[in-house]
Amino acid sequence: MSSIDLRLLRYFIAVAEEAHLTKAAQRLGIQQPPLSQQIRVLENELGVTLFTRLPRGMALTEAGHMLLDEARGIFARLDSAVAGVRGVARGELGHLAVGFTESASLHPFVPRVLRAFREAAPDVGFAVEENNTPDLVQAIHDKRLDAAFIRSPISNVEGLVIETLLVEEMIVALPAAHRLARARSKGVALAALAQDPFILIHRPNGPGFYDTIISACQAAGFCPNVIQETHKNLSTLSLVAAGLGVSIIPASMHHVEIEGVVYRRICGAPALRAPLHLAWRSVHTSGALARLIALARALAEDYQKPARF
Amino acid sequence: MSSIDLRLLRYFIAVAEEAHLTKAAQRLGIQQPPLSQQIRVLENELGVTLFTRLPRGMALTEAGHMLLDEARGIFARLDSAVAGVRGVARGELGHLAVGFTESASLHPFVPRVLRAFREAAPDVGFAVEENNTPDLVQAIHDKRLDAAFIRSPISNVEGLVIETLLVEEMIVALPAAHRLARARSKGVALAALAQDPFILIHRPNGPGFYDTIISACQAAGFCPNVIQETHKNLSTLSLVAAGLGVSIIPASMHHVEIEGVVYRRICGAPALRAPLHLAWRSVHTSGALARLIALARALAEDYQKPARF
DNA sequence: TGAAATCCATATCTACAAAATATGTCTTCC
DNA sequence: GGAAGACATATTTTGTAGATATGGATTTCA
Repeated sequence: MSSIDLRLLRYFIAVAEEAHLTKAAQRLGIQQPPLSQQIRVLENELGVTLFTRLPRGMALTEAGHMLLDEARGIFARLDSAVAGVRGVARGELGHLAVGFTESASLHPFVPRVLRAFREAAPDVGFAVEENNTPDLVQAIHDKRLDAAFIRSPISNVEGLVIETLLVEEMIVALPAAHRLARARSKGVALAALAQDPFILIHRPNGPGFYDTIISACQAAGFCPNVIQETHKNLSTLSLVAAGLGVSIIPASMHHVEIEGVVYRRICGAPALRAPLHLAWRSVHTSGALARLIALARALAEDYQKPARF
Repeated sequence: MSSIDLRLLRYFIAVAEEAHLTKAAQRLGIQQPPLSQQIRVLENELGVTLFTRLPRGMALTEAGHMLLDEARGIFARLDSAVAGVRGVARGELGHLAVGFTESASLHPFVPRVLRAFREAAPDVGFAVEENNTPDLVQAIHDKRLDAAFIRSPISNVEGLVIETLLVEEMIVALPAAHRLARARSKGVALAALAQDPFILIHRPNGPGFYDTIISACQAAGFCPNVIQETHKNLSTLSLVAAGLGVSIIPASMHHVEIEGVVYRRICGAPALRAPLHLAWRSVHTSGALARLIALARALAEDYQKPARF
């Protein structure tokens, strides 16, 4: 590996451009003698005569001309490297892989954050993936993802930060023909559903939802009759629409309007809440990720104020 | 212009590759504390965290990864620049523009030198030009040429070196029907041509030849009857072949066999000699040129020994 | 759980090399 | 022919990279 000092190249460029040692020294802010000496050091290290010393100044040799071009190129590359590294650190460059669950993607907040990030850091390569919470957590751990908007995982995986951005209530999705759907009531008590068949998301796909619903029902004094489990929350709504039973989903999903499905608030079940988390590796090194986290926090704060549904 | 020292980049690469400060310090042949310090200097100058300090070593951040790639590229470029500059200086790279007169190109020595140069420095861009001596001298002066094989110019142009490589005698070219051509004599006296019509090269195209011939004739006691002047030596031979008169040319041109032309040595005219010079700018900076000059000198020395014609 | 080991950070001192100062040498120009 | 201009050389000063010694945090193993 070459041991030419960049300082020597900088000096060389100045002398080459000025074609005059004394002027170059002034431009560099040093005195003429050390510059004279350092140019000789450079020539010795290269084993090449770079200048012909004329009585009127310094003229580049052919080899010197080549070095001038190369040296400028090297500095340009160094500058762009520094700019690039700073850009990556600031989260303006680089790339970011973000995942989210289906229910998160249906929450208006998540696309809003992603859109804001794209606007703030348009030069960051951006990849998204939809998956269920456990798989997303694993993907982050395996460094296939940098971050993900998830629902509650069973456990806080080692080395991951799981930060709660928002908490929303859960609502019940009823077939339009359901007795509680026809009543223009403000909300329904959870206990009123004790006899209804339940359609829930498959526990391995959404353990947070599943466990929250089951334990809320038990708190309300019954064990729900789960007649079917689906892979996605959206699928439960299809089954509700078909009249197979009722489902409990995060409130933000009321934005999904499905023929034959009616949403109702649930009264008296304060534990029936669905948090929206952002997860990432605790030792993360991406400026882009830092930027996403900051954005998500800021937008979450804005989002808290107006009550939904 | 960036002020990142290459030493810092070298240190950075070592630490990044070892992922271990102490090992990197050993590899660099320094102690661990200064390395720790210099890495921090680099991080401060960039304003970027390059490593996450783990209990078990140093792990690159995303920005650090980018810098590693860039730094390697910068060193690669620097190395190739150094190699290129050295190659140019040694005359192994770069380019060279060489000129020669017609008579020089007909001298076996010149193509021999050029061929040897091409073999010695195949990567040097190479351009040749044939022209008369005065124009070649001007072209060198104007830096359109780096060197030229020329005949004697009128004056040593300022700033040019004109080095004599070879000196050859001059011979007379006679029409086959000429009385002196029919005699199988060893040579002819210059005075024997006093009554013949002379064909000479136009003086501005070959002042050395012209003046040498005229003054030799005057020394032999006559003023030649020049009935025609040509632009090139070769043209004079055509006219000789046509029987218009006689011509005096450098001995090496006897290699040109033309129907109807007979060559004879000239006796008793020691001043009738044609030097072959190599000319170049005295302040030259091309390694390729230095190589050509050295080659020409070496080959000229070889060439002197066997007498020609 | 406590001791040893590992690894990086901090503090202080040393030494080398880059830069400043002073002077010399060679051209050129008036 | 003397003065000015330009780079080279000699000597001293100074800034900083590196060495030494130590500290602090974490992990590993007994």
